[in-house]
Amino acid sequence: MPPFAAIFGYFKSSPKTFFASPFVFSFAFAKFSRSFKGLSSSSQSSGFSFSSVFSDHLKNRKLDEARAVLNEIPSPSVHLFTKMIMGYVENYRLSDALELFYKMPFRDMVSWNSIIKGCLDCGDLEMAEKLFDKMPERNVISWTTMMNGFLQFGRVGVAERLFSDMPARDIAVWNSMIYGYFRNGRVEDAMKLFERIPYRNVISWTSMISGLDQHGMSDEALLLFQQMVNSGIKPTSSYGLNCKHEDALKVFSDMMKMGILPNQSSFTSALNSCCEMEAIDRGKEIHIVAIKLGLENDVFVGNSLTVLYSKCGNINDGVATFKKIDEKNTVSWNSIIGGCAQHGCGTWALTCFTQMIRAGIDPDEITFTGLLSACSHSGMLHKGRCLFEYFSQCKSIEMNLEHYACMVDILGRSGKLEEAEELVRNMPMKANSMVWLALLSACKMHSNLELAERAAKCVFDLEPHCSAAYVLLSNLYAFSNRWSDVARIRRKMKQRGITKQPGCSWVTLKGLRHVFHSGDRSHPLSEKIYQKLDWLGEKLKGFGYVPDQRFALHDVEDEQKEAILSYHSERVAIGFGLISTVEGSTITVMKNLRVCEDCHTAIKLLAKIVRREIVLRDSSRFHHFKDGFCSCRDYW
DNA sequence: GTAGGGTTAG
Repeated sequence: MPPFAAIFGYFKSSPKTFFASPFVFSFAFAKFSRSFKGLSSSSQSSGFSFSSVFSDHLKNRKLDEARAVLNEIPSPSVHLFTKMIMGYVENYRLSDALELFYKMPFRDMVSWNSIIKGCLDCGDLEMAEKLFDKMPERNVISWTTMMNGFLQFGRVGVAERLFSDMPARDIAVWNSMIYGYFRNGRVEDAMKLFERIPYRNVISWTSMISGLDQHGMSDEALLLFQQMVNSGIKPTSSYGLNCKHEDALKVFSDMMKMGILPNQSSFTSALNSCCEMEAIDRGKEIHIVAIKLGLENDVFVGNSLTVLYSKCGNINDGVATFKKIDEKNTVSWNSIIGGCAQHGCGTWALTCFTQMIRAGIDPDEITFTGLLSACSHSGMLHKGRCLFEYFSQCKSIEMNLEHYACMVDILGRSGKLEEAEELVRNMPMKANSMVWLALLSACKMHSNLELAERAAKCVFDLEPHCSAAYVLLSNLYAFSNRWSDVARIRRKMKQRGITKQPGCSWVTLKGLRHVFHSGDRSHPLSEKIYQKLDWLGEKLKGFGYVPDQRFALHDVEDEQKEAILSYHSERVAIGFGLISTVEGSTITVMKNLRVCEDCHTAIKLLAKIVRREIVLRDSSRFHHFKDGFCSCRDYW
């Protein structure tokens, strides 16, 4: 996990609370076409029939009416009885379901399975167990249903017994057990079972990947995802991310072509897709449609727009769209506070918070995370301490690990390393690797090798494969010219199969993402890009810029180090931006890792030389470079 | 009868 996951965690979790996913589209469409098909076939075949009226009642949740029709049918089939039972269960009328189950003249395997599942869905494990024992015959579905019941109620041991006792096991049983292990926090057991599974389908993989991810093992999850793709299994729709978003946008434009007016939910979904793809141009087009339809002030649409603009680097438009929201809710305020935080507009974030309180909107955990990250990025130590104190006493807000990680970050960045360590050691919950990593990165910032070694040890105890910790530590050794220690760490990484995440930067132009690595010459415009970079390199020297060799972090000769530095991925991306956009316009670059200090210095001057604003989002925050200065005031 | 039952994700 990156050191500043706290901040990204905020952005990741907040859209979930108000964005409709593309899934909503497909779901809605499927539902629409299903019900349409159902109606036409029944009316065509018989004009009127008991069973179609019965089904309609069930669909409309008119249970008593459905039951009255069922009572009128001369000798209803088992499947109609079962359908009625399911209807009761879905509406939590378990006693009615049981009454009908006992009353029906003949019960088959499906009806038994359905009533057992019904008991479980209604929370009656005991009754489910009783019926399971009583049923005359069981198939693999009966066993799975019962096993899932135990897993759902945390009775892992009983579930395991059922798993081993059942006479036959199909893939769904294995999948259920794996998922059940994860649900009960038994990660190791899930992993072991996954190894034993006779064959794996997409559900097995998805259960494993999401299970690992939910238990903070995102690196392992990613590795497994690669394995899945390698083994020839195609990911289903949270995995082929860009395709999914492209699909969602296509549905949106198809709807418009068909003359169906998008509503607030289609807007949020489409805007969310633009946001994920960083496709600001397409987002703007959708924004215009929203204005035309008078939906710009709607709280859902407005929230999405706020997040879209601030995440794509344009905080001013983020603020502008936020202001237009008629009835701002907690999510709206959280979005703008988080946006300001990421752009280093700490004072704005705090002002927003004051206004939020004045407007009578209750802050929540996410508000607090946003505020703390705002303080961290703007170096507001005192404000951060006050807020932390304030929220610690706020009964409606539960302090979580992210809050602690942010506070450690605030203290650490300000050089209060001992206080930060004390906070970690006295936390009411056990610190996770994110918290220790925040401390470690502060140590790197202030070159405190001793504490860094302690913090790194704690990270490794919790997360032995954390590449970020290895990299931070080895960079710190490199800074101190302790090359033998650097080599030791690198050897360890190699032995343990841990690889450093390669740095890359990208520019999105006309919906196309151009990705660059350090020294990358694969882009068709490479020759022009490097000409530009070399030209800029000369100009930089004229401004008295001297490359800071410490940031090359390779044990090589100085001249070579300089070459490596001048071609860091962000600079190649900027070079591309310069030659392919209109003079004077803003260039927006995204980078997966933190920008190094040397590049930061160079880009400030570059912006002055080319008279352009350069917006760079690194893994920590947004930097706005203009006229020789950066919005972060060299504090990030 | 393509009808009523168990597994993941969003």
